[in-house]
Amino acid sequence: MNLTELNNEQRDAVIETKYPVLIFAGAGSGKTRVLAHKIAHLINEQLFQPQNVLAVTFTNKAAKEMKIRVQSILPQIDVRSMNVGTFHSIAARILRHEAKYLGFTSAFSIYDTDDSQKLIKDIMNEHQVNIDGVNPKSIRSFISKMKNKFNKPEDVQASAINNKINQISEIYRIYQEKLISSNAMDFDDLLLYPIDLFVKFPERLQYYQKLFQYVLVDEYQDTNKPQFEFIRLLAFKHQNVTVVGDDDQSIYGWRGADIQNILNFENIFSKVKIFKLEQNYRSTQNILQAAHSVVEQNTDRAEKKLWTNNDVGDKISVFEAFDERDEAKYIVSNIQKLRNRIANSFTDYAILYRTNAQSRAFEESFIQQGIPYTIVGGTKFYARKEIKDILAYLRLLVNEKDEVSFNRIINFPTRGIGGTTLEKIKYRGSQLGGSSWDALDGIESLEIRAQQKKSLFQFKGLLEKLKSMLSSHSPFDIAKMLIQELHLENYYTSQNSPEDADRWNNIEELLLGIQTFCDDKPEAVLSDFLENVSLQTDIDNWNDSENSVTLMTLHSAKGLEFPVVFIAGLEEGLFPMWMDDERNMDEERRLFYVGVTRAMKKVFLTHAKFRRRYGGDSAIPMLKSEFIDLIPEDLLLLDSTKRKQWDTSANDYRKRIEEIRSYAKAESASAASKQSTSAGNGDYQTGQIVQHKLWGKGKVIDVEGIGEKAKLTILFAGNVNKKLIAGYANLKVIS
DNA sequence: ACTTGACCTACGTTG
DNA sequence: TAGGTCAAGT
Repeated sequence: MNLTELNNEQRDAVIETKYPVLIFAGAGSGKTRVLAHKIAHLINEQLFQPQNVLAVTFTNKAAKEMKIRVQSILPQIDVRSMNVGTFHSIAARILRHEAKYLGFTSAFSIYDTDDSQKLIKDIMNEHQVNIDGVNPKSIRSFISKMKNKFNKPEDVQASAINNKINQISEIYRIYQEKLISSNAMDFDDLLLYPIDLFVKFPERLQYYQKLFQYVLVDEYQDTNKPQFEFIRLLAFKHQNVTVVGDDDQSIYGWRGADIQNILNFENIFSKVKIFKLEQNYRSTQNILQAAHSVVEQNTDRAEKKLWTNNDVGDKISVFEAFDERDEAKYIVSNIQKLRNRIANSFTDYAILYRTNAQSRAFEESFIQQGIPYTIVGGTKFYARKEIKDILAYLRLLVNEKDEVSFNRIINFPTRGIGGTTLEKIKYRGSQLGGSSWDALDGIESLEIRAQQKKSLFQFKGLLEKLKSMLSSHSPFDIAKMLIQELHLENYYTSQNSPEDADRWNNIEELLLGIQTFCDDKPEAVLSDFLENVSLQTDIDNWNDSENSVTLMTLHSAKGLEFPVVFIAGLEEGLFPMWMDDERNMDEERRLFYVGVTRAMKKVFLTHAKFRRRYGGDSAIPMLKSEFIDLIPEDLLLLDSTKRKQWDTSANDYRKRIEEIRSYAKAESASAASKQSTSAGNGDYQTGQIVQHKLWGKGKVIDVEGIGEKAKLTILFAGNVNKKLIAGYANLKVIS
């Protein structure tokens, strides 16, 4: 195996296999390369078998790529049996096997944030809890925080400083009970139960210590307490462990990530060898300096400074936009300009922002300019209502105790089961000491009307029919049958509303997704698919080979790189978002550091003078982010392009708002006139070749109507004929 | 039991 | 804007 493509420090970190290793890996210092080579080294030197290596990555996509990378270093060895995945996916895999030890069955459901919140809401309704200033959302996040600190309901109750906390601890207690009776776990439980298992059943711990003989953790700075404990339990005995991280890139403190884990590592494991990767191979000198000038303000950081042999490079461009639309315009027009100069492909550009809501203004701009773009994250595909409804059916088939799923679909599509009937079902279920599903065994004896009985029998019949397919049919067949039996196509397409048409398109896309999953893993069963869906990260769904500009949050961008990076919304209160306490402020600075160091060649920083919220007319005057002022002036290039003359004396708030309104009006007026003069610019014409996210290339064979609402008939590859609504189809015109 | 419309609140990042 | 909630009407 060839280690010559590594620098000295990288190589030393790779070949140190005797003692626990802590690698401080600065941004762009080649840590993924080091991890891949280290795994390859462990296997190649026959120190460990592939199946005895555990590597934890931050996304499933990164896990896949890591396997491919190791395979390419060791073409002669089969590395498929390596255990590579996120904490959550590895934990889930363990728990499927060990469920019975913990009082679950292996069919347990995984509740996402939305499911947890619904459950909490049900509990609050059922127990008529009404605490002011407290809603299901805030309680869910409170419970999550408690779980990340290993605090159980009784711990919270014992230390409750007021009645409010006391009440919340009671909700927490019931919530946990309901999860258990639903044979379900939330995201936090996935990390906590393996620890429970290891502590209560030492022989299971021994089994996994033997299985995972060498443990590697990427993005170690973002591990939380349960994750650290998980690693400690597995690796303390054999001390075969390597962790890689960068305290400057710790950006998940708000979900329990603890930088102390880096210090603890040295304290807990013995004779830890520390390596520092400080040579950056990614960025220009100017980019590194700009990033460093902000993060160095932090007091609590390991002193280090990245260096590079790369060019000095361009200066950092700074632009003050009028509002978020102007900001979007500026960025889009710069992408067009730069395409000839710096980077030709759209994939070379990323726009990073602090909040998902900011993506909207960009989306409009990109559509207008006809530039392909991809938004990573935001409202997730699997979180859409129509998708969650179907997933709830599938989940209930696999796990009939799943109460949240039962509640979700008992009256979807509407079948005349309202609150009263549902309550009777639930009461019967609890009387039988079981779930609502169990109550369906005695529909006849329920005190409900004939109509309700009839639809309950139908509901039960449908589920039983599908359930009988579980062992004999593929997940795809089951899902297809379900959708047919529910007559969803008719349900969504009969109303002729574009929203519903879009929902039906999503359902078709879901089916396609299931099919793809089944094709990839022919032996997969329904629960495999459901788990895959639950544990997907935003980045996992990102197709980075598509030629389009990438838009994502700064958090999602961690670990990625792009030739050109735009960081938008650099305004006080937006980015940095939290200025209240120093710890939050430190994390915002690290987030900025992460953002800037994603760039290889060029960075643009933009901020707006006014910003709208909630899509309404009202806009708030914004101040330039202090981050920009922390960067030495000689690294900056202030872009003086202005779309509008400013009345600098207009400090009066109301006057500024007037300004914005008239500006917005003029904008939309000019946009409208542009459209009418160029006769249907943006409209579709028969014969055009278009690209669809799902169906690929196709030819427009008919257009009914104009503009957003136009109905398009398109013939896609493979003789697939589709009718789509122009405004929702998200088509890219190719010619 | 379901549909409709008025009203309210929310834009903090993720598995 | 948009999604959720509540009350009134069907």
